[in-house]
Amino acid sequence: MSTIGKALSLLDTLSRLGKDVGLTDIARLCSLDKATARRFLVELEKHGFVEQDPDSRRYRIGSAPVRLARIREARYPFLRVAVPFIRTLAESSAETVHLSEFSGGRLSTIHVEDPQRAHRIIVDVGSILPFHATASGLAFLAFCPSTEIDAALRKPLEKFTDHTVVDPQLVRGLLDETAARGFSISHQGLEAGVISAAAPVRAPDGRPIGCVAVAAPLSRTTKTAIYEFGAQAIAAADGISEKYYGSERLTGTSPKTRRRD
Amino acid sequence: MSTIGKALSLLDTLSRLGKDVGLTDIARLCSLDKATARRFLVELEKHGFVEQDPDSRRYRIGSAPVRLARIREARYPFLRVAVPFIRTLAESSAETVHLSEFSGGRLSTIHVEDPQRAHRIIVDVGSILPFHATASGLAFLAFCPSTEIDAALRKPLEKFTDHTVVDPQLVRGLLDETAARGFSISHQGLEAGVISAAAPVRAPDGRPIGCVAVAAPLSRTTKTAIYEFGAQAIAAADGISEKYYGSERLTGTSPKTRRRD
DNA sequence: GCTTATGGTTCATTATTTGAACCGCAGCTT
DNA sequence: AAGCTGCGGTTCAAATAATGAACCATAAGC
Repeated sequence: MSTIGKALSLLDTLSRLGKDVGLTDIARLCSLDKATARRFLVELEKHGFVEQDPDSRRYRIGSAPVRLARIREARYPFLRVAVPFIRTLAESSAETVHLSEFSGGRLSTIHVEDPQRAHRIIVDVGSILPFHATASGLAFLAFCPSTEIDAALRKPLEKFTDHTVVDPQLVRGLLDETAARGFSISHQGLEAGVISAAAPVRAPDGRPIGCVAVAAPLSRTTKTAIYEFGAQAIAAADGISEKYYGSERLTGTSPKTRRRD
Repeated sequence: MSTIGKALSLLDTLSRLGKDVGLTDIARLCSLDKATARRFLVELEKHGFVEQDPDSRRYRIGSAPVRLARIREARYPFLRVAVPFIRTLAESSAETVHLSEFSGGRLSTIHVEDPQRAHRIIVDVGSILPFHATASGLAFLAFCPSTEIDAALRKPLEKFTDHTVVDPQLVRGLLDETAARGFSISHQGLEAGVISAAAPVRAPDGRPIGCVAVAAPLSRTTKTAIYEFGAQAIAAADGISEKYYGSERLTGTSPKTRRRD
């Protein structure tokens, strides 16, 4: 792997830790030599991507990503566009609705709206959604080119609950259903007692960029209800896509047709 | 320079461009070979830091920084803490107030509040503030260790207006005044017709992390008024610092005394 | 005062980065 | 249509930068 890749992985690892971390720890977590890790950290710090606490000498994510994110969001305000849709859906469904975005080969949660109820599903912003075990993951994969499906299913599939589908062939079955239906259903795939439905937000060329998902306690959710959530997720996802890519991108001649080529 | 540094500089360059940019252009702008630039871009794209438009094949900032920024801001919500102070100050002063943050060796604008008036100063979010020619830069440097002042003044100082102070010795004089007064004044240092006052937001160890600045049209601003703005900027900056570093950091034994060691 | 952590540094060895020249393609000119 | 030009992208020997075992200094624990 390239040096840049290693350094960015370090940054990624650092971002997943809930607290500041010392040199030795981060070197171990990234399987890097202490000297190497240090050189990376110094270099990243020079550019503001990490910062070192002057007292504890531990490292944390710096403020440079905040600047980049502002620029990115100013020009491509995905969240600004998407959040109103998510909020509306959370109100109408009265269940937790979350939005994910594909970035760096993974699907991660970027926004969550909780309904005003005591009993609801908790989803954390920043959490990573496994492709085979979540409604969002399935919805995303189902609309990807088959090469990417193959790549995702080649890796070992973790079994999170008794209900997690880990057989690649069975997952392909779920993907086919999802593609036909337009939304995915995850029946306790990641956590027991939780059912969810998700639909992909797609770029004009058909490629998914993220997902809208509704997550509800299994105990109070009928089959009719989850199909309704799925339909609403599709509406929200399409609404986001239309508003996000809006007028500018429609000038291109990119076909709307591609689904699984 | 290390490979990581070059790649992060490329990212930085990309972020300063107002639009998507092609391979050849970015290689030229970063003084890199085309092949090198491409390898960097591919590597950065793998991790979501840049993305390539599938149609135009041009590159832009990706969504990974957005994820990192969310994590950073969730744990250190500098903007969330600071914005109310900036807003209050903008209202009470009836002038443009902006907040800057030190990151990657530079001071960049991260928030701006405009007053409700027709005639006011415009400051862009994301703009870089030169140390010697802006109130924010002077306020920042004045409270830095002298080694960093030396480093900043060793570089050639650009003359932005007829009033820009570019003699290192004279700049040092301004810094001394600033340190004594607690806030800086920039008299048309960056733009003609603009006067501003700024105060540093400081970490518990005394090190500045950014600045609060009030910018007003010179024509309507008396000496009394600019001193009042300075005092208010100090109050806002201290308020932000106290709220930002609040309870957690006060456990340490870091001295409040350091100013220019 | 010894042991064992930590963060940080050194420098000969090693693996990666580098870039001139290259390809194929699309748009433009003649 | 032939030829030119600029684009994104690729190749491989040469040059350079990354690497990591061993090291130091310091602090905490026993």
